[in-house]
Amino acid sequence: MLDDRKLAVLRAIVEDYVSTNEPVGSRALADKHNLGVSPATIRNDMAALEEQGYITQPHTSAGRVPTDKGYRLFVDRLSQIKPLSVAERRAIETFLGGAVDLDDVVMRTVRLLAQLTRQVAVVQYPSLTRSAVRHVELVRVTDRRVMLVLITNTGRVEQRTVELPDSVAEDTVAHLRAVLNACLDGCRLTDVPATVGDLPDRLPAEERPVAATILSVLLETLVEKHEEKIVFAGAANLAAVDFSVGLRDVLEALEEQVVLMRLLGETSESSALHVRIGSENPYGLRGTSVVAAGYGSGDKELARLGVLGPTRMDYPVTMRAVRAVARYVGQILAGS
Amino acid sequence: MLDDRKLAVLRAIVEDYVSTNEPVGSRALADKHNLGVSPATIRNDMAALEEQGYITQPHTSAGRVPTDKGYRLFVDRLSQIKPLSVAERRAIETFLGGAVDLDDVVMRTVRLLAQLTRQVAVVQYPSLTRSAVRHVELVRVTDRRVMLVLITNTGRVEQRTVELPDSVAEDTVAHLRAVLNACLDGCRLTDVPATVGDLPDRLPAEERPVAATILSVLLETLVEKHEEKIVFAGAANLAAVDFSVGLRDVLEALEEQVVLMRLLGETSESSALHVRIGSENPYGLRGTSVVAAGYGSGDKELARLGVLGPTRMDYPVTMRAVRAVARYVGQILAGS
DNA sequence: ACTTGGCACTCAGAGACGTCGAGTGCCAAG
DNA sequence: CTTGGCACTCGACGTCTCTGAGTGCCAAGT
Repeated sequence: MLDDRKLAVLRAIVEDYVSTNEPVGSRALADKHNLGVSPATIRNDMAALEEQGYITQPHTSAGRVPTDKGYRLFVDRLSQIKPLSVAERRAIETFLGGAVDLDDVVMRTVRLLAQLTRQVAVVQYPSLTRSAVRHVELVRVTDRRVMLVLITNTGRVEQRTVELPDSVAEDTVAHLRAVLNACLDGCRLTDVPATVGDLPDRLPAEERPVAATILSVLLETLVEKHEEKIVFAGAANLAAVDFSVGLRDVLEALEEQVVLMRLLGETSESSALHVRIGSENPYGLRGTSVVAAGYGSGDKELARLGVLGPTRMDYPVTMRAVRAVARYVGQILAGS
Repeated sequence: MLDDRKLAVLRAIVEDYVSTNEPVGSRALADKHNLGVSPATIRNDMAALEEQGYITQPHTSAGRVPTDKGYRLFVDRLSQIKPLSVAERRAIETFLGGAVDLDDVVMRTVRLLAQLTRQVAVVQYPSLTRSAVRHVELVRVTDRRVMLVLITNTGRVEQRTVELPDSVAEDTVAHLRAVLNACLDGCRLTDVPATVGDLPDRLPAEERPVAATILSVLLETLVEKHEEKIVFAGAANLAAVDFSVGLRDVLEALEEQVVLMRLLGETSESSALHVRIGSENPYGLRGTSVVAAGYGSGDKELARLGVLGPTRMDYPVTMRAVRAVARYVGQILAGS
């Protein structure tokens, strides 16, 4: 049904259209890409490709443009992701290597990705769900106020002020701190509720009300922060392209955490690259593609990152950048 | 030179242009705003206003449009900021009141501001420079690694991992923690370097190397974080207006911390509202105005926030929203 | 059976042209 | 100083034509 030449034609159309942003005709194709056949032959192939829905023409007698289905075929079978050049790899390493804390890592990552791909980059903070407690800190601020700081093994720091029902002594706070750390150290966040469930019962009676209050705030924090934090960068790159869909929609999507989450894709099994093209996306963001990947330290996926751009983006380059950055961020997180 | 009626005409022109986004002619003016004079008279006034540079016409025989100078006069002398309605105040209080930590406060603030003004909102994190130490925490992670957590009285939390030259005992860490907090509690961040300068000398000899390392990281953190963090929201609102200047420039500015800082204005003496119109802005963002204000707890200004939009924005409404939000955030921060 | 050149056809885009009307500036009268 | 009248300007809009890129189809060639 689709012999090799037809595939070659499709590939040529995609590549040409991506670089010129203009419908590509049979004449131009025969000229630039030396396919060894005449325009007329190419026209026949094009007719076949169009019939099967891989390409389409904006109006009669204009060139052809790939459809979402065409891009899909291109991504799946016609493109291969070249490895990064040494220089690029260097750039990534230097830029990300300078990060000092988690915020910094995420910030640098999203900017780097935006710059490499010249598109909008999106990075999700490492999920609390999959990380573990590194340390819990209690700080007595006044006699009825304690600050609770939770540090995870991914470097994330959550912090809350707790209003206490009673005044509390420094000793009590110190004791609670010790107890909490003793039983929570290394505990996965998902297991925290179970682990601390009966904790008040094991404490002296006078500490119980305070402990209960603190614990409830702690659990609350865990629940709240399940809604993941997401940042983006490179919105200016949107202005360069004129989206078929209003870029207003895209900008709106970018500011909606929930939408962004769904665009990055439900956390997938593997950390493989995931490409969603045009209408394959939720929320009917027509004309927009998403290239996403999971990242994490070691083998478990902590969160996702990706790039959002027009369907007519340079997939090989984008995919390679996303994959490289995802891998490297994983290493950084594992190392710190 | 500018009698009352000419001012009234200018005001009418600004208001009309803001609401319609079309050059306004003498006829329309005479109709809608009952100025009690004929179009011809208005034309004369317009000619005078144009001569003095307050308005201009895009092309011969189109209506008039305010110039930057015209908006300036309008803002300074012709508009008055109405107080918020009770409902609006309620909305602000409820929305901001629900914030749980500093990140949350800032995030909610910027979104609220974007929504109230239907423009791009920008909020700077409370400056470390002007805040004070609430608590320093040292956590021994391994025997050669300590985590340093710095909590300020504005609720900001900075955190760093410190690699030690020697292994260190839990007791030493505890001692250092106590000493650090004893001498730094309540200390303004700007005074920290001076305060801890001779601290190693006052310690037992065996603790000095560790203390020196930790202190150097602490000081480093202070320096780094002087570069302030800024967030924005409401970029989608940009798409609604068509900027005279490419909105690409605006988007780019939004992602450049340094540029944003300058746009919000060098931290001003008072917390008063500050309006920069079109060409008054740095970086030649023509067609763009900035309405900014300082906010803080009590009387000292901690940071700035504001709104960025087309010069033809509704200044009274915008100014009132910015002022109200700035005040309210100040209260929130003071209270927590 | 596929490829190729030829040819008629289609249609978006650019330019030329005319019309319309909003808005102006000026002037003379009130 | 204000006002109505009037001639003038010029962008916006619609119509028309022309051009050229690109197509589909067909008959001839390999």
